[in-house]
Amino acid sequence: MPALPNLDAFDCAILAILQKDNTTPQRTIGEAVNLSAPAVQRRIKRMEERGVIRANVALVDPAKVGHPITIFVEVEVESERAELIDAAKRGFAAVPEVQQCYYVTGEADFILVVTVATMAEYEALTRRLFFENNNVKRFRTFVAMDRVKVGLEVPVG
Amino acid sequence: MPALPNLDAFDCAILAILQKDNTTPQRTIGEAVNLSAPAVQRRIKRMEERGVIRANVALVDPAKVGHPITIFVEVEVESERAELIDAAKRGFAAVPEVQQCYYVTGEADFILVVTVATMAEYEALTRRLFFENNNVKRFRTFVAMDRVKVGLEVPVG
DNA sequence: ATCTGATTGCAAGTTTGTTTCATCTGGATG
DNA sequence: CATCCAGATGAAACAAACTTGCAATCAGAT
Repeated sequence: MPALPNLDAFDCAILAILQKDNTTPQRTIGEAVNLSAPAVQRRIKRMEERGVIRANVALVDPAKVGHPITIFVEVEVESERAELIDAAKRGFAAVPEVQQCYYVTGEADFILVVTVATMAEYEALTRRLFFENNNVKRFRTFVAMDRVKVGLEVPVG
Repeated sequence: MPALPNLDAFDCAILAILQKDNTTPQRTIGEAVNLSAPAVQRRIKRMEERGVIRANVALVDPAKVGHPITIFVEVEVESERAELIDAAKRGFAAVPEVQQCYYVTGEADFILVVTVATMAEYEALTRRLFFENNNVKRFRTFVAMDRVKVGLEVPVG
């Protein structure tokens, strides 16, 4: 559905900046890309309307708010009936500790990224999400020892 | 190093808002949490200084900027010598298409999240990152069919 | 050549962010 | 028990940023 809202070099340059720091004043962005502040503002607004910019958010360090553990989970399901897959999607997405959930091809069906305070909390989560779910055949856990690179930045330009 | 910078209920409430939308005016946040705008502003500043807030960024839709494909990669290395692991971390982190990279325990050593425009581009990436790297024993690819939930939000409070 | 639509920069107007300052609170001290 | 002190707060003034209106510009189509 979303044909590429053709972005020119200005838009890309603006996006590159906003993906690093969206508190950068429009005047500063303007100087960086050779455009006036209002021009920058209108382009940003347009990209927000078109959904190019999905959200503006603060990134929080999980460890600093009591969630020092990041875990990857590969989930394999019993049945891939659309009905059941959709239910699984909704179920996973509804859990706050699940910060990312992807439906994937390959040797697994879902990949989750989970943040928890303790392994006990994770253990409790697995019980709720996997063991009590009849459609989950098995799951594999990967505990992150080092968050080498964490972000949602997309290369542009 | 960073003991928990003890955050009170105000801080948590503010964080919850900023993680959803950091363009929310401080006055509005103040009304939501029953605090004046300057109080909110000081708390935000303090959390930024303490690293609780790691960054303020715009989230862009990868598909809208020509990166419709998201891929997970499990990488297994030959040797876990610290020297080689660090080199691998630096190597992966330096690639713009690698938006996330974690060093993990379990049946793999690294998990990468990659965004690309085409499978051809991914194929080229695998050549550069894996086949030409002697320390990569093997890797497994999972292509995302549905980005069910994507974010870096951490539950607070 | 002219028209049209889109984009721009400037300047004015408005909202938001920031600083100042006096006050208040809770805890430690004499 | 009074005092002091450190930290946090709200009201108001202030500064900075965002937003809008408008005339000028440019490219492509007629």
